[in-house]
Amino acid sequence: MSTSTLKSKILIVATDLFQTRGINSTGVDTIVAVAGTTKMTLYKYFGSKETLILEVLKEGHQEFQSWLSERLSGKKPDEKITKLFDFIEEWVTDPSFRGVGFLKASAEFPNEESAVHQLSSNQSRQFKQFIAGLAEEANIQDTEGLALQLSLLFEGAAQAEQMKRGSGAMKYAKRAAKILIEGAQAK
Amino acid sequence: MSTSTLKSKILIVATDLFQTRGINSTGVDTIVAVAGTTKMTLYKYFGSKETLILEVLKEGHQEFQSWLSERLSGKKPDEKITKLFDFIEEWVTDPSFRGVGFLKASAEFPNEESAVHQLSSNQSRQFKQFIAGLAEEANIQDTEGLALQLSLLFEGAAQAEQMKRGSGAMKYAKRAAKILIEGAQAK
DNA sequence: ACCACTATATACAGGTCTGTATATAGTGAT
DNA sequence: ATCACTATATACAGACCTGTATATAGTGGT
Repeated sequence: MSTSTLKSKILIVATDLFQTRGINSTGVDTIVAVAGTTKMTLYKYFGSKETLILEVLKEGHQEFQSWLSERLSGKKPDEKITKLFDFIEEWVTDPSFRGVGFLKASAEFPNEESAVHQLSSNQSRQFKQFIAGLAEEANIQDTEGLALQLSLLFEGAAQAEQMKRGSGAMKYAKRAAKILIEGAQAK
Repeated sequence: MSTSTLKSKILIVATDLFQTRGINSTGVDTIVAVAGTTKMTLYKYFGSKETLILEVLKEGHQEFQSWLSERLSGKKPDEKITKLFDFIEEWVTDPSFRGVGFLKASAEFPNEESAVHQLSSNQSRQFKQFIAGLAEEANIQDTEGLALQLSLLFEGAAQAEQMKRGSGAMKYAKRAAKILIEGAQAK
């Protein structure tokens, strides 16, 4: 097996196991066993479990952001913010959805000095800024305020969906988002 | 030291350590060392670490619900739902606030067969039902929908506050809640 | 064919974890 | 003062964890 597929296989397996069993509850032995390789290989690529966690988080976030950006590109500035939660719902209700990485990671690594916590916190802030950018394009006044509110809805609904799949939480988050966006536009 | 104070001391210490260091990252040795007792005593009272976790969750949730109910009692039916987030903000911004237990617990125990996960999930649902009860008193039509939306805001803001203290997330959640409540009333 | 690289198999060191065993000490009630 | 109960001190078993050491096998490029 070529080097890149083995590394990405470890990343995929780790992503899945971290979400379904928890990060701290998943040992590297389990990861390599499921991925069909050995610890030597894992440590060659990632150096430490912490590095693996960080790369899993980075990849997951990047994939989400890329997917979302691609969906929104081409849309008119006003549409972007209003269609945002439609795409988020699509992402979350996909059967391959495995939860929002940085939410779980920040809960499992609450120590603010932890590199994992810092990355999670940064990703959360980055996503909020992404929403703020969309709000700005739509000529909304209090972009930061609306972005924070929408990110709260997103994180709450993702958490709820993670806690109980098929809860339909995102559907209601979408409606709430619509109301909040319209309120911010009317100002 | 009398029996009840020792047991409650363990509960208090465990609650704090679980929130500040994570549940799985906190060993019983650490808990008894901080509480100033021994493992023998802890296992006499709680039987297992899982039982301790469950009791910590139960106590924390009960305390929160009691505090909230007391604050809301005496208010007029319409006021209850509108003042809800004022009290929640008061609770969350209190320096002794240590996070919402069931959010972190469900993240650390994602396996749905886990007793800890089930209790967390139940507590989340129970809180949502509590909000639905307030909405019903206020003669709101889609009580379940509004309750879900408000609980999403609550959980998202609590998570954000947990991730970064003093973020002011609850302030914006409060404003969003106000808009959503007014929208539901107008229907 | 030879070399450099990558992957495997296996074992282990050193640490931490939960939970228990054993033996001792204090303490309140009758 | 004796008894029952509660708490302590200490040690340990058995499991799991991360990370490394060592020796072997395959594989592509020249």
